[in-house]
Amino acid sequence: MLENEYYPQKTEKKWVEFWDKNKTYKTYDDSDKPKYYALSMFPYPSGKLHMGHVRNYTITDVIARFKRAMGYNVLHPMGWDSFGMPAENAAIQHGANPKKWTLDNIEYMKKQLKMLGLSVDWDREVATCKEDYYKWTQKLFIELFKKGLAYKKEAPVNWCEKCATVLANEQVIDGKCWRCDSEVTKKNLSQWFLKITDYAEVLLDDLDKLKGWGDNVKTMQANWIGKSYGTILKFKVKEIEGLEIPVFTTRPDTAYGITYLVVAPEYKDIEKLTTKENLEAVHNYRENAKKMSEIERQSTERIKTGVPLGTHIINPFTGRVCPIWAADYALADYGTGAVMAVPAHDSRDFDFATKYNLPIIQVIDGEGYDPNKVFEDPGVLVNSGEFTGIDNETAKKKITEYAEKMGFGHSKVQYRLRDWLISRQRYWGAPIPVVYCEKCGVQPVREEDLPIQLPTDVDFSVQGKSPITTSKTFQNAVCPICGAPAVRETDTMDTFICSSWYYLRYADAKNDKKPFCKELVNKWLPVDQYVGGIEHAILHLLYSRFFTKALRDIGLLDFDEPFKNLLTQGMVLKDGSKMSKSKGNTVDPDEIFANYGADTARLFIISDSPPARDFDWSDAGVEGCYKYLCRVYRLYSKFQDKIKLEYNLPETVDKKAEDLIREVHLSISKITSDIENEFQFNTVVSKYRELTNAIYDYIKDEETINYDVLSFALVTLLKLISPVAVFMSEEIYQTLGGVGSIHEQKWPVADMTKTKQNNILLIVQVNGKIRDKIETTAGQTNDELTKLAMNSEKTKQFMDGKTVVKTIVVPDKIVNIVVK
RNA sequence: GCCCUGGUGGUGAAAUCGGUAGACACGUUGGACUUAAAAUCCAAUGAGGCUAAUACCCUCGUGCCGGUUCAAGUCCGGCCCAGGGCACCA
Repeated sequence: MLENEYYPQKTEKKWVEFWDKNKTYKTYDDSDKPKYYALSMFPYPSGKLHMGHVRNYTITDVIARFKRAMGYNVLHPMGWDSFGMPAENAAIQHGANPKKWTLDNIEYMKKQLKMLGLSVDWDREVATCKEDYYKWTQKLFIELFKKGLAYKKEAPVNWCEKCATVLANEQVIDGKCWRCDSEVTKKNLSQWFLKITDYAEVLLDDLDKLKGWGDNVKTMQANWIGKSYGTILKFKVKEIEGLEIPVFTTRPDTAYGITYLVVAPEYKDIEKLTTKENLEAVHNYRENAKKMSEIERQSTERIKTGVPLGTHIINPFTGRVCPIWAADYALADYGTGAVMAVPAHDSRDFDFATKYNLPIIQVIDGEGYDPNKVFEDPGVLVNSGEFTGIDNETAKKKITEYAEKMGFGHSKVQYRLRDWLISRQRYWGAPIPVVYCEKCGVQPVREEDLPIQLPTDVDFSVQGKSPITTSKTFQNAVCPICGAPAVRETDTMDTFICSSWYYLRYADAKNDKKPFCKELVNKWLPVDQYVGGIEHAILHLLYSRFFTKALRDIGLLDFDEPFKNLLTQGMVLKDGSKMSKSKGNTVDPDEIFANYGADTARLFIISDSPPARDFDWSDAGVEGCYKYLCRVYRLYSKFQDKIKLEYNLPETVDKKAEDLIREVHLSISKITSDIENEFQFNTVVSKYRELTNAIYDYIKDEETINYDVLSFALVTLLKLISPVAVFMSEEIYQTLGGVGSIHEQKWPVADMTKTKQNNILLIVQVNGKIRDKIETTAGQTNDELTKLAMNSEKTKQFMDGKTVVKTIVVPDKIVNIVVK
């Protein structure tokens, strides 16, 4: 029996157990149905769910349930991005064991996710920190290493003092650490990199294939990859025979205006290029640049500084001798680390030349040219020898061609993207599976020795080095080639490596022979719908695309993009700003579950705003959704003895039954298309409410209710609402005597022949302005409708004394009379 | 500076192809039920004008200016504002 009022607290837990016991959401690999892979970005097990999680997983879950009802074999898995700093910080601060801390959090959050009512196949759960997962992360690293895509080199790298580790470029946001927000400095270290730059071109080109991704994300990735077309020009050094400095420029058309050359302070040949008199000054400048934080160094506000090296280059176009300077506005790791300076046509060079009194030579002329200002607009070449008079776009090509012919240059495509620095001097990550042998050099460990397990005899309180290095045994290894004693690598991998392939593991989560079997990943992938936060627009999404392409080239899979459709959901706000602990405006999902039930939370979080937009949480909104669910529940409670799951719609029905039947079919149609069209759940919820209102209208006069018609409406509503109100719909379905689960039922199909209206409201316009609305029968001819409009008294007064020029008719909708 | 996304009532937002702007809610106001409250149900709710009237009717109204069209929230051109991304990338 359904009770008089709805008490989610009493029922929800029961259904979690019911679905667990019956394996309602288990996914089988062998099925005749078409596959559908719905995936949420997996959470970091921080301890408790927040509303951002609730929104993310609810959206994906509703999609998964809808697709299941539509007849798809749906893969909807969940896991844990469970390596990373917070576990280690807990160890440092409270002496916790990172593993236990993490696994406890997972246990708690898993319970919460079940309470949220997710239709996840938990048999495929993965946790990146578990040995049965990171064993395969290590294996994939070795594959990349063998393919030449993982390498070690010494380079200036981003260093976060607070986290005591290096960071990838993508993890430095505005010169600060992405995790702890403290300032990042450069350090020269020997580190492991993945050669993502080998894939720059294809990562950029394939963005075009991703029709199901938003332009915002694609643009962010394109900007990050940063392709630019330019020219390499090589300059002979006057003082040193045989030494050349190549530069990269996107403005070869300004080559006649070069007045000096700049190398980055870290430039490899800088000492060779410095005369004895200048050595000390250059050395000091260089040391100073090293100490500077990235924020300071990259600030465009800062007044540019530099020191002359004392040597010169010869401009091959003009023969002009130009001094070489070291200045930190040149970046060591972009292009060649050296730039040609054309102060007349580059604002940075202009600032620098003005400060140090270097000559400024105009070589482009155009509208608005002012000798006292920099001129960066297009124009026509002047002072440029045989190229004078040519427009600058053409000149770019001609000058490059000339340089190529003369042997001192060539065109070049340059990317902004840098290789991915993956070493971390931290404990809680997957150890990089290599050893260093004095004789054989860097060697990956043998596959049968995987996983290289994290040591447990470590001291987390050490400072300035990784806790792993305090293990007494970890570093002692044997060379896999010669068997001699070797030293084990103590760095762990960036956790973004672990999350770059987890979506593949779900396809074959239990495999203990390899990361995944090719057949199964090819079957399930690519992910049909990926849902997650915009904050991963570059980091995780770019890395994952790279991984997929690299693994395809290694031969482990056969597709080249992992995520076919991407939905970046908006943030959950409260009182207009992002929920955060520091602002104290968070809402605890547990409390909402306890007070209103998970169905209320699910319904509320998908209503009001479309998924991609930010969503403002309000207590009144929650209350409103709870009341709506109660209103729905009361319908079933009131008529529970009359509702038939198997009903027979009568051949002929009265007008009000006909209206209700029409509304049901319209609702099915609208809800289905709104879900299919970009998951517009907010309008789906509106339609639930409209249908509910229509049913309430129908039952007003109890005498005239046809219970087959009512059953049709109520059973259909139950199915339509079941992906959202997962608990309540199951409770009602089971009470009505349903077999199996409501969540195994087919999605209703709209009969569009039943949605036709007999009566329409004809809008009559004069010169485009509405003058009358006439109720009339549908399906009349244009002439009939025009006549009707012309005869309207209201319309006539607006046509008085004027001639009708023409009339436009939109059948069953509008007649517009144009008068003069 | 470059790029992306958005701008509609008091609020969240709807509006297939250009065809009734404001669906559905929240909030507010009034009413019914009740000893009372809660819950529930009903009604009104863009702005301004006309009016005895909350009736009828009229005017205006989707960031701003202009254009195309019988008709523009929707299409075109030019701006403004907000949010986000990138940025000493040569």
